[in-house]
Amino acid sequence: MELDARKMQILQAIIDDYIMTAAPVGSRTIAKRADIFLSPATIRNEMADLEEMGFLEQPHTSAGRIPSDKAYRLYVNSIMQRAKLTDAEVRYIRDHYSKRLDEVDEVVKQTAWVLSSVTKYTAMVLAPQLHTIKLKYIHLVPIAEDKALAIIVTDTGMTRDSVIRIPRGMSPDALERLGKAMSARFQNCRLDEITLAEFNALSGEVAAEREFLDGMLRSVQRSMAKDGRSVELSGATNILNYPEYNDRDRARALLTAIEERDVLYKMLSEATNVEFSVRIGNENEDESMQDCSVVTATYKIGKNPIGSFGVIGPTRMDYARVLAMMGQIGRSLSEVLTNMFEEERN
Amino acid sequence: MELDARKMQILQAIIDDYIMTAAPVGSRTIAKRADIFLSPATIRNEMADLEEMGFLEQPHTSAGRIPSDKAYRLYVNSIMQRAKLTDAEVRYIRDHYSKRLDEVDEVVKQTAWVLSSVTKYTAMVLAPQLHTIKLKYIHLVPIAEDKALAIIVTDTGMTRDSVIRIPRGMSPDALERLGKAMSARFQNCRLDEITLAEFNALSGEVAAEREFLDGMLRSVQRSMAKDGRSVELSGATNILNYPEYNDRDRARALLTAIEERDVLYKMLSEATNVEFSVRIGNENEDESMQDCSVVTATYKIGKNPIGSFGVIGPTRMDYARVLAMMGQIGRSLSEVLTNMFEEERN
DNA sequence: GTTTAGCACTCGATTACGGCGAGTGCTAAC
DNA sequence: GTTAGCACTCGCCGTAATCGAGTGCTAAAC
Repeated sequence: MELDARKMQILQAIIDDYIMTAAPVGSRTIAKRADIFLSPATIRNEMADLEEMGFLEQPHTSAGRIPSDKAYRLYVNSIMQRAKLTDAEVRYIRDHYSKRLDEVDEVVKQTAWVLSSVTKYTAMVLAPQLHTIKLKYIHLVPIAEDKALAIIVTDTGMTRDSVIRIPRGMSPDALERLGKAMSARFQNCRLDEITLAEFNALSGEVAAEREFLDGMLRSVQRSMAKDGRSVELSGATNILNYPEYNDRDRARALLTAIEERDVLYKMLSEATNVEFSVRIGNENEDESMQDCSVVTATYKIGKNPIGSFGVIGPTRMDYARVLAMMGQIGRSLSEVLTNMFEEERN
Repeated sequence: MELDARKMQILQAIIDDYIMTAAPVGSRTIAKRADIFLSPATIRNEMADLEEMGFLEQPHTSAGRIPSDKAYRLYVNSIMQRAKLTDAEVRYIRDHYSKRLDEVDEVVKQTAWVLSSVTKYTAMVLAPQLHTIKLKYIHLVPIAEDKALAIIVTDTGMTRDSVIRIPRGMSPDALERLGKAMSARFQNCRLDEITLAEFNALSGEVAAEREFLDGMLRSVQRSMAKDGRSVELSGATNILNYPEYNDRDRARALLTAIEERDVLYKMLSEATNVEFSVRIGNENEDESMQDCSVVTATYKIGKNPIGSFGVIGPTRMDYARVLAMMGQIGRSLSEVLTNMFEEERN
């Protein structure tokens, strides 16, 4: 059997309707649409075909049809046309990024909030993966007899610092020399890719302090990696507004999975490579997510994709709108973060 | 009418039973208990009295009785005896604090997790209120031409740092002198109590840089206060396990309030003064919390109460056990944090 | 005076049932 | 290929009947 244009049109109509109402769609409903000039009976025949092809499902005889995961996949890939946000919506999003946000975690929180408030789904934002960023130089500054501050400057112009312990009696000069040597050796390396092996290749004064430097680097890496593991959440309870989660146990299962964050972290960090990703129902690896859809997008600092964000909602998600909104939010978010670090560079 | 010993005993029996089963308690159930030698009819009479006195409520005629908020209050104040944890429970809690936890926020997260896993209620932990801590000294260290690091050392021996911008051309010496002057002036002041007014009283070189110093202090205060506003949550979905939240709208209302965090922050920060606090049902200020109970306790660094934590559960909470557990967790938590900062002092 | 057995009564929960209506699949006519 | 007609299915909803846990009251027993 072939999926001709008419079948497509009918399928689209069914999906559109189901996205709005969450109720099984009958042939009459479709026949009444202004853009469809067929009788209910004809539609019924087509629907039977579509069901046979796996695009529709019937909760029970004598109910209408609902789209299957496969139908949504087709919809996202071929039928759906990119939605355009209204001016008001674009303004709403922009406005929420125009106020003073001067810390990364504020921006992340704000993004989660805007995303959930605008989509009415559950929003999640993976914090910037700063540990994957490239090193420009390390600055070691003594602050007490046995303590120093390691200041990392990245190639995006961002700085991060971390208090470290130094061997007693190490002079400020020695510390500075060590910093310079480290900078020279590891410039343009990704922070998380500097390994112990590379320390062993060092020589001279630097080699002698290998142990100290390694410990220092670990502590810097650890503190940056930890930030990067955090997933900001907003609107988790939004899912309770959708009838598909009227069932207490279903709702609990999903909410619990969301609360754990591990699954979310996994999904978001895997999605940091692809600009947009849509996972529908059973396409999700994690079992607890197999009856909902997850849409993710990435954001950047400068030109580097540095993190991702997404929404979780029922499979009958309004994909076109969500993707449009996430595009807009991604742009705003990238812009704010990029400015933030550009500014820091000066 | 008087609340004699027998009435007390019956009330306690009803509360005990209701805490376990969440079902209205009938006279027969109580009469069958091994420690009560009265017939159902007698119990019924007593129950009618207790209802008249406001300790019991009847969901409808011909159902059993359930304890009122007033009954729980009496129970917590007078009837309940402090529960003793089993060795296994104490060990469980201790074990979860014995592993390496070297950042404040890890300890906070761990506490929330342990508390919810041990009580099966929703747990919340207010991060240490570091901004209320007393200043020992400020160290200003230049790290770039127009940037310096402000390092705050508190009287608990803890350090915190924050990157600040400095006027171009300020010499390292000047910076050091300013740090010294600030330290001398504000030693032993609470960080959050240093106000603009006090700057105006300064003189000499320090006065000239008043604006810069004020800006710096604000930024340090802001960054510390922000940490202190964070409320860590764990087990939010636990409430879905209690039949009182079978109702979808009730569950959503509470979960939404919990997700907002504002209410939780308010409750926890108010509770930072009292070692233990129990708020039952309508004793809670916030409307969304009026059908549940909130138990909080404080934790310390050294001798200073520095934060609080608590659980949210149905009013038929097992108060005795919860209080015992929170006592134990409070001790472990205080110990870990105190060690952490004692160690930092060396 | 207190306690208890007995009993009529209340009321939510559960089950059973019939009608309604949305929707289908099939057949036959166009 | 399309459509009107029709018998049929099945979940939903409202009503009625039944059940049972639990009560309050009365009167007798202690």
